[in-house]
Amino acid sequence: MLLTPSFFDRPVLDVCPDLLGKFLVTKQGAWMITEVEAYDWVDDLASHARHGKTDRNAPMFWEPWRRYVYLVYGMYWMLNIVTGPGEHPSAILLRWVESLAGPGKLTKHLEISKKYNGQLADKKTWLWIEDRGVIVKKNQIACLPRIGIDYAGEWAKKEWRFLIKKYSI
DNA sequence: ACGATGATGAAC
DNA sequence: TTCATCATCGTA
Repeated sequence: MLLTPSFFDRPVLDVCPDLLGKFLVTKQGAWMITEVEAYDWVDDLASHARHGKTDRNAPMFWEPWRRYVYLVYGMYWMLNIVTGPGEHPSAILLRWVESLAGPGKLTKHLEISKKYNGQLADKKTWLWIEDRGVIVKKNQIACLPRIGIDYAGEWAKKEWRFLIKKYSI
């Protein structure tokens, strides 16, 4: 079952645990999502939205269910899905899917780049998220600090990286 | 353990 | 104009 805007039009910290166990689907196949990170609003010092809207981060300020794809360190594409509530500038970084360990490897393997930025995560553009009936219980989920954002002060300590314990290293 | 990678945007 | 960044891979 395709996940639609109502799933994503909620606070990002509520959507994150619900995304674990869902499937990322492309022309190449379907992969179960096993690790994600939340970036919440403009006062989260780790979020690209922290300095307001720019050319790069504009999709974060649009409505939920859009994709936010950007290049990091001049090398790797990062795939995010925008969440709510409403046009609250928040997004979820997809870090791992089953057998593809790492946000940069994930996008490289699935050939996800700039051309996927800003669009709705629907079937027209061949990159969407499905519920395939996998149930992930709360006690199977671990919450840890986010990766690569040590500069973010108090925000760096927030345990906004969600993963299925079974798939952690 | 560390440098290279090289787009984007903030700080200077 | 310079510097840091939501990562990964070579080389040591």
